[in-house]
Amino acid sequence: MQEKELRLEKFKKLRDSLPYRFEKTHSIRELRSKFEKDFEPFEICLNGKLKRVSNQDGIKVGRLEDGERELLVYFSQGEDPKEGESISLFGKLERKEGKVCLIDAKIASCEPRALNEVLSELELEPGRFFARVSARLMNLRKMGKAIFGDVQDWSGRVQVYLSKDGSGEAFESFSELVDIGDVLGIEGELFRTKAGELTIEVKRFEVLAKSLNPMPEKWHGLKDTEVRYRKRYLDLIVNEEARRAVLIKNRLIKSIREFLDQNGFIEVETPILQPIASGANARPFKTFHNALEEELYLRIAPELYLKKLVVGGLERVYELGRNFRNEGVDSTHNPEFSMVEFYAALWDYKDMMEFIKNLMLFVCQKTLGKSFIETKDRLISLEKFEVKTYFGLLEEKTNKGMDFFLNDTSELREFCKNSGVENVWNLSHGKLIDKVFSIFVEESLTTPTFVIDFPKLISPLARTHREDKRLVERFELYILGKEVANAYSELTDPIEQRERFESQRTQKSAGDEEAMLADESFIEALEYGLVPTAGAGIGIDRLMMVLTDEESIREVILFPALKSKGA
RNA sequence: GGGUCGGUAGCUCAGCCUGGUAGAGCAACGGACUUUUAAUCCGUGGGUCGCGGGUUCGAAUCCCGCCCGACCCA
Repeated sequence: MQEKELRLEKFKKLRDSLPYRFEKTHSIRELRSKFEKDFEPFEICLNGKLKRVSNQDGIKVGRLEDGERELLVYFSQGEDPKEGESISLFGKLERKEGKVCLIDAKIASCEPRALNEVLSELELEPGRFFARVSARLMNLRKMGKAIFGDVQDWSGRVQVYLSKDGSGEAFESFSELVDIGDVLGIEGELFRTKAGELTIEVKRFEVLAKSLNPMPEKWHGLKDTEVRYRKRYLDLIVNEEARRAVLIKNRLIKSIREFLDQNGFIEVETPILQPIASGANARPFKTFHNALEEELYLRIAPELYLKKLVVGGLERVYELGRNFRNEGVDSTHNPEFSMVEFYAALWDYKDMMEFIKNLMLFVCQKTLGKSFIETKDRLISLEKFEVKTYFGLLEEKTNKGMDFFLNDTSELREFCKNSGVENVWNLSHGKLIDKVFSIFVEESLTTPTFVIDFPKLISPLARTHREDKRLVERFELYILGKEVANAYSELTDPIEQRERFESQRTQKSAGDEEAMLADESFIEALEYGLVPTAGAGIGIDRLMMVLTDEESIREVILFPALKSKGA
């Protein structure tokens, strides 16, 4: 019989007795932290008898024993320990996956401390502490009249133990009905095994949920990216990294809200279904409202609505939520993505720059617990930001000045063509400049850099620069080559706004499908008077990628858009 | 849109070059085992080789088309 059928048989036996609720007393982390002391790793000399030496990926692993206690030892490269020997070991004592271990151990003649004494300070005696936990069975070691297993909840893992003598009826029903993958409600007593492992001796248990399918493999886990995205629940069960990303994103969103709230910003909600999708350069998703008999669009940005609210007197306002853009799916684009946009009346873009600096540092400290980002090969501090001008950077990389980019389209077009840009004849002036910037500049902006003073051509909602009418007061923040924030002094002049929309319309009719649509109701709002205001948008998924050093946006979105598979 | 790589047991993978009865480890099943922890030991079962076509006496393997995914390019 197939495994699935066998599990189904067990499920049928359990079906009528599956509980509707379970009273747990502790999460696994709470339980562990009660009896396992947190400590900074330290160097130490210990002696004892060496047992059960094995090879794990080229590293020798063994157990050091003194008659009372055992300690897991990871030997330093090149050490050749022999089983059964009495030896002194020098190494670093550290907690690894909850367990105290001696790592990087070398055989040495040193002044040893008593193993028992050292360990009993760090691993407290649970003294048959009573607990009820709910957790999924991840591993099972049946050995006749004793059963060991590992159970896991969101907070961690702990070992469970059943014996014929100690667990009574539970032992039989466990043997008969439980499979790896089942979620159990466990009632039992904590003790330590000979090896020192904190363990629940199961006295009673219930199957809270039966898994009819086996779990992914216990060493290699679930690797297939497609399956990880489609069945994220399995990814979360099996891969620590997936769980970590959930927690980081949670802290990220919370800390952004916290920082904005602290600074007097009011959180609001504006329409996601909009009659005109404007406020960004992108194509929208289209839908239809039956009762209104009207086509609606999913928002591409909340910008125009938020500025209407500033007109309405909300001096500091923000919205954190989903936006939708109808474009290709790749490692940096998901059709729905999270963004926070915030607006502060009376500020200009320089004020906003200061604010975002502080916000970034705050958010980094709150989500990662440190003020820098760690990538594979470097540390990026969020305490230091550079400021460079848009055209300064372009000149640095292309040796072409501002005039080259702003005056003559045909030379620029030629230049783009030679730089490998496709379809140059269909691109507007603004798009051409934008292309050059992304090809030549973006990737080089690894350390936090504010790129300031953008061309007006590609910024239809930003206020004209007070010193150069061809520019706008706008900046983007780049970290690790990724754009994480975009901000400007808002265009407040209704007449100029109408002109800017008009020039977007020209571009649209020239074939730019992403050109921004005019929104008359927005212009009308401006006509009632928008005070000087600075606004900013931060892409939350992009920022997540930066914080977690992920190259794919799908790793920071729980259910990324994938093409649906038939049946 | 273009290029490269991948899809074989529930999971991780080998087999494909050079066509000839579809393999391993884990998981599962049966047995031994009351402190194991990548448990161990003995034994057993398990496949729409992504889908469709073609070549061939014979296709997981070679050819064509399609689907899904990853990466790179634009």
